[in-house]
Amino acid sequence: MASLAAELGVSRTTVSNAYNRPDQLSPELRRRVLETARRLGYPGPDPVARSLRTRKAGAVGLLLTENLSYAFRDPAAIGVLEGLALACEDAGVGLHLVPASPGRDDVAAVHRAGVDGFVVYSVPDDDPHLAAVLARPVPTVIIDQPQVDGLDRVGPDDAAAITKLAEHLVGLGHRQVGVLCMRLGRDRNDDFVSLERQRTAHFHVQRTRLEALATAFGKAGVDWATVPVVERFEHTVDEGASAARQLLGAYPQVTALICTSDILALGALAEAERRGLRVPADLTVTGFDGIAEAERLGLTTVHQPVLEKGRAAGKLLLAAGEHVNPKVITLETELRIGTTSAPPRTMEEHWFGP
Amino acid sequence: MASLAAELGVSRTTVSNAYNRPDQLSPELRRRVLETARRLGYPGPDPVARSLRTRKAGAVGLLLTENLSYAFRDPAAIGVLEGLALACEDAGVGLHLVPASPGRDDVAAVHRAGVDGFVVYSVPDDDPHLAAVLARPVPTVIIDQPQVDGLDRVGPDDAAAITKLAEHLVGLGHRQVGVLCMRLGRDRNDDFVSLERQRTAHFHVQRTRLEALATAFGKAGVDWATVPVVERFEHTVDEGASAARQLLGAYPQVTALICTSDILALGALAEAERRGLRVPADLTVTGFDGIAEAERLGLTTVHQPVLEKGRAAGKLLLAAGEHVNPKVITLETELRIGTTSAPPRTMEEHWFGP
DNA sequence: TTGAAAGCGCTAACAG
DNA sequence: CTGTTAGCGCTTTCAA
Repeated sequence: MASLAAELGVSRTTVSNAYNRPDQLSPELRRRVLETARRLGYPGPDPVARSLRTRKAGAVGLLLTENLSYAFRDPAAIGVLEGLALACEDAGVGLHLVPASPGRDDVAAVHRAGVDGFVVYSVPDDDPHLAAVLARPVPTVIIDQPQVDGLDRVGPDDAAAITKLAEHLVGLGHRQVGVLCMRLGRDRNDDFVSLERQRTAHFHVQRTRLEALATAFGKAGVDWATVPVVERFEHTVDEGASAARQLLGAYPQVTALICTSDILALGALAEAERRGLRVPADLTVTGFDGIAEAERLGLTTVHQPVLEKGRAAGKLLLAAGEHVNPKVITLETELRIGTTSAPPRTMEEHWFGP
Repeated sequence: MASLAAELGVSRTTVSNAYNRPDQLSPELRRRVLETARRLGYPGPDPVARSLRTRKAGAVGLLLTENLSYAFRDPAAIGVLEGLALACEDAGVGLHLVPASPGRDDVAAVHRAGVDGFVVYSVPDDDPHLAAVLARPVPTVIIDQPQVDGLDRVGPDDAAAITKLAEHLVGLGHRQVGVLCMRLGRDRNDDFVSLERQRTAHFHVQRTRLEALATAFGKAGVDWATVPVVERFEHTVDEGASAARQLLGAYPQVTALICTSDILALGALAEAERRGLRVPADLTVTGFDGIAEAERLGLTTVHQPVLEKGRAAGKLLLAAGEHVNPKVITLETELRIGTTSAPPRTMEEHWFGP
């Protein structure tokens, strides 16, 4: 840039202005500057140097628990991403996806990210990447989890939402239920879950849902300690199926499988079919999220507006500074009763005969 | 950082080393530095300043033609994104999604992006954002389109791939065909496409496919000038249906609809059903891409490895500098004959009786 | 093992 | 409308 200014016989300010403040320059001079720039192969102001000077990176960072690439396999995550991208687009800022695998504790990528703020999507409360984000002096908005005091957050009222679902099942007559849930901590436990582990789960959303289920079924006289809960580290349809297999293998008397996500529920449905169980006649299956495929299959689930979730988080972050008090946005959820929930076999027989 | 160094009575270099070169420091001193940093609320080296100094941003930019958010609605685009994210993750660099709507000619976001290179995915050859990317002194890899001399590119051999498809249809006996294609330029033309527009399309992939179809059907004695081609700006299932409606409304004698993407083909199938046309008995429909839903429905299509496409582009970019000559990676495609293609009605009658 | 000096490339005041 | 001055916060020789 210096050499450009020299060549033109003007100051560097003028060159800078030619790019950033067209109104501070005669159009003629500006034209000359730009043309000379092209001739000399000057590519325009360096974005990094500009960011350093203006203290604006023009991008927001996104941190998520899963492998970056995995986010593109989960329809709910894609919805969140889309909403967030929408908000960024409206504001003309970039979306910087931070590479952060759950295994690798390499936090450097968080430190290296040149961003004006972070959106953190569904990470455990003890995630080192999260700690690294919070250490940075930029605003942060959390989607779903964890809950951090003093931080903006966007998410559904998980307890209320799943309570409605539980009441639906209780109303149908289910008392012998089983639960399939997503990972409860950073350590892998593809197995049944102790009460202790449920209580101390580092994924707040899962913990809350389990607690709310325990309360709701407790009111119906079910001792939660007797309810089998199976956890899966990977969040895929196949793992959902394997979890269902594990649970039903040990507790064949279960009449309803409550899954904390639609993905897991899809797997449970597949496993039910494999075992020759009719849904909902022999087994009730429920999900959570309301992804498109679940709706297509008529899964009973709790629908949440994932796109809106991402967009709200983006807006909140980009408006940061305008508000002082931390904001919490609670999204509306809706219990969608599909064709995968019905009274348990025994009740059905009780009502309608065998 | 200066104040930290002062407080500690050491130089700034030492503080810097504490973060970046642990081996250049006594562990004891390093511990002291880091602890004092915490106490004073020093958040660690500023990433932007560091980038300025090291000339490394630790991120790659992604430019795509569609609205950022739209990329999350197209399964093929999601696949590319996933592959690219995978490559970035492996290298520990961020993925910076550049906001660039097709309408808005606001190129500033490209200038502002602090990245070490760009991946450009499927943009028209006259896209101003592309020009802005090329003006920047960083390596660039193109996925699919456009073809730019001297630039790395990853994509399928579109001509060869669609020629196989055309030969399949010719072999079945189709001579009266219609084409549904994606946008051919930055201007909106939701209508039939003249030969001139086909020839001068700014989206190289679409142009190539049309040309290859013209050649293949020409060999079979079909005058391409008589073949109706309908274009759609938006790439959605609904638009595919509307395009099919427009084409079949004007050319009901058509026996096969060739769609340049699975998304459009899905719409064509919907429209066929709406009209009471049986597929493939009354109408043959083909796609391109091989997305999951298409496979599920048994669509005859050309499958391409979208994830691999994204990953290859990422690797190529991140290895840039190691090679001098521009590299072109051609991906394998596979014609997948499903249940949506069959001999045309008249031929079928000819062979099997009415 | 540590420190001093020298910028990376740019823009925001402010003065002319 | 244009130029001067002063850093933004950091890392990297090189010398001690």
